[in-house]
Amino acid sequence: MILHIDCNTFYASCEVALHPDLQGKPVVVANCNEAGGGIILALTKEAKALGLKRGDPVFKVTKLLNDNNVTVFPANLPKYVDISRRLMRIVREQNIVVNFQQYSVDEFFGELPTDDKDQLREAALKIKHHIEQSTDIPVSCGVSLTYTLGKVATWYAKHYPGYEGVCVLPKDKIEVALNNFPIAEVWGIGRRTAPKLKANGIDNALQFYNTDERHIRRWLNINGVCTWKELHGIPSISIDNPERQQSICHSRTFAYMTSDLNTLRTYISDYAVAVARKLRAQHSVCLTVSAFLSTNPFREDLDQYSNMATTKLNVATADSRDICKAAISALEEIYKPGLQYKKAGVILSNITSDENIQFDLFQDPEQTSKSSKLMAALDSLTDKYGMDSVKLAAQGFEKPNLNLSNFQSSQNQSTNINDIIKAK
DNA sequence: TCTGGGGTCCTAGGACCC
DNA sequence: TCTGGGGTCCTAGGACCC
Repeated sequence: MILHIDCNTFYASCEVALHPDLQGKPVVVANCNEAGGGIILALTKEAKALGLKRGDPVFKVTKLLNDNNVTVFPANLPKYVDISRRLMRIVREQNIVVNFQQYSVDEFFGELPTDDKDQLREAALKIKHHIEQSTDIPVSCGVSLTYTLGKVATWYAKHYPGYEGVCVLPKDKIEVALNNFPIAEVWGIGRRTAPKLKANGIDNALQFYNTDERHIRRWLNINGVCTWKELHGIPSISIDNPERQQSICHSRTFAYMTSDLNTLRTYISDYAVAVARKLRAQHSVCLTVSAFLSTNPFREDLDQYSNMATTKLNVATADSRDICKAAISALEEIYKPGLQYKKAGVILSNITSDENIQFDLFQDPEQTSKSSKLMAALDSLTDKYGMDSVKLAAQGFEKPNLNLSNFQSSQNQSTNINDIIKAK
């Protein structure tokens, strides 16, 4: 049987775990980046009770936050990733779950080697309590025949307090469970597909389950059929993590809009350097570099435009200079003067291992080895002295600041020795 | 003033081949 | 008068996920 573990309001729970005095109080985590603003990413149930929702722009709910003394944390992803790894390690050490795997920063799947309903519930409760005792992160557990049904079970574990955070969904209870399950909540059925199904008279998961497979194939794609099979208890989805990412992206929304090509060049250069660094961190090279731009979709009074261009390289590379050059040339391809730009980014794709690079017929292999030495030096300087210690000239020495100046990041209690919690 | 960022997979259509 | 049939590969866009 499949076990699904889902951390409750994960980012908010991490902050509460690191600030025990906030236990039982309204806490919100928002991804305030250098551009300020941001949206609510996670919130405790006390914050939800105030009417706050995931996705609310912070500036729209500032009064509500202030009036109710809500603590707002800027999101600190590396910290949450670190806590998630600890959780993973803790469960593996417990040796109850087989083939335990991370699905996302706050979700995990594994297998429990029994069919007995009581034993399953007991095992899941044991795991849940161990996690909570070791990390202070509350979790919900679902157990069923497939990943998708496991997530259905977890939904019940979360929504019905009687389950005490653990729901086992055996084969003979699937139809009952699906009958009370909104179609839009099914894993794999998103905001576009749910209305399409509703138009065909499918409102809940049981109606979807009872629909002929051929109809599903016609209305949805092959993934829809996989979801349908999973609901029938037939495993059809794999969650294996690929060895290396197929694309790497870095993008930012600016606090202030700009129409200036030179300014955009310097920001795109920053992003290109950032993605190149991520690429080298996973020992990869890429063959294509894309840049994208978009205006502010919330400003209906302004002309809207959004576009992306891709530059192909002759030889796969992880050299910041090549990637930056390619990103700038892609930017120049899509840039249109006279528009107010709000967001830009760089995406790397066609990614392969840096161990076997196919050279250009006329290229000097010496050059590649020089490049990787230079990049290694650049990375170690950056690690030691910070992101801006060594820069490409293209990143600019002085550039218009499109971000807010009063930006403050949050503490790294679990990843930086200087931020470690002091206990008295 | 202020509305995120980072991924995967599938498909239709176009370009090409013989 | 009449202009086929069978493939592959790539890409942009759209769906989904967290």
